[in-house]
Amino acid sequence: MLSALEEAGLYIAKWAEQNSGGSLTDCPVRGVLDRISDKWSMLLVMTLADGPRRFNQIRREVPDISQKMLTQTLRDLQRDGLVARRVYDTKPPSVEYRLTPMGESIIVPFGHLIEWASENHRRITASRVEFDAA
Amino acid sequence: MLSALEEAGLYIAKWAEQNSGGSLTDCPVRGVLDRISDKWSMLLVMTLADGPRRFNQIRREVPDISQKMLTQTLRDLQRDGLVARRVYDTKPPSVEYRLTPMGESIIVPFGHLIEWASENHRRITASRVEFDAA
DNA sequence: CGGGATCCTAGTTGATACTG
DNA sequence: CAGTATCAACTAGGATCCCG
Repeated sequence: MLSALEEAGLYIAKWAEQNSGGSLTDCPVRGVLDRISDKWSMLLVMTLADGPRRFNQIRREVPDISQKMLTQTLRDLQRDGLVARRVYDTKPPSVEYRLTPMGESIIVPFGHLIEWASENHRRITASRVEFDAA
Repeated sequence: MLSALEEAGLYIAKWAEQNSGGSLTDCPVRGVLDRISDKWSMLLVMTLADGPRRFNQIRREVPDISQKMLTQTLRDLQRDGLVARRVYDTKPPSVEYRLTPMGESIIVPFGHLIEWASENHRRITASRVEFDAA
């Protein structure tokens, strides 16, 4: 039972222990995780995982994102070095977004999380129903 | 290069293809992911990964969470079946939170993500600095 | 086509005070 | 100790209009 915990590599907890006094607040990993865990970043990364996409192409594939959040999230991902933006000087202009090598590397942990979610979302839904009954 | 993508198991993308018309909007995995990706859930799960904790014990370990958000996040995690709450009838009363088996199972994908973050947060920070310079 | 700039709302979070 | 309740602040996000 403990093996799963050990295997997980509890970076945050370890970090807290090693930095007595600093506690969890300053953990550098939290900054990364907070960015990743916004509403759209993960979804856009997974969309681009399938290959480069143009702006309005992404909009069509993720219909419920607003243009503002698409622009903003793509820029944030670019800023973090996960996505590369390439402008083709055609008319009308076309802009292509693709994952950088680092962006592609995050697909793996994302994939694990998605796999977990697909395996457990029924259990979670059932648990919610049961909880709300009480 | 494509092997990483395949290995990731692109559940969301596959789901969209299989459900033509519904697109990504209704993907059941997204509901799970949205819940998990709030500000505190992941951090609390990782805190409880180390073993059961009492309410104020968690507060001390995660100093920058407000009592309101701690209560709320713990209740949400309990509702989703990731955390079990056990009340000991002492005085003053003590309440213990521990991960359920499902809660423990999510540590593994979380661990992968944390590992990724710990490996890349320097690169990300550097990328941000470079981006902001322009 | 690929955005930028505004305005505005709704949900999230924190601070504070109180309770069994 | 382990919460609840209330209020205030903040901000993520959407709607709309505009532009090169």
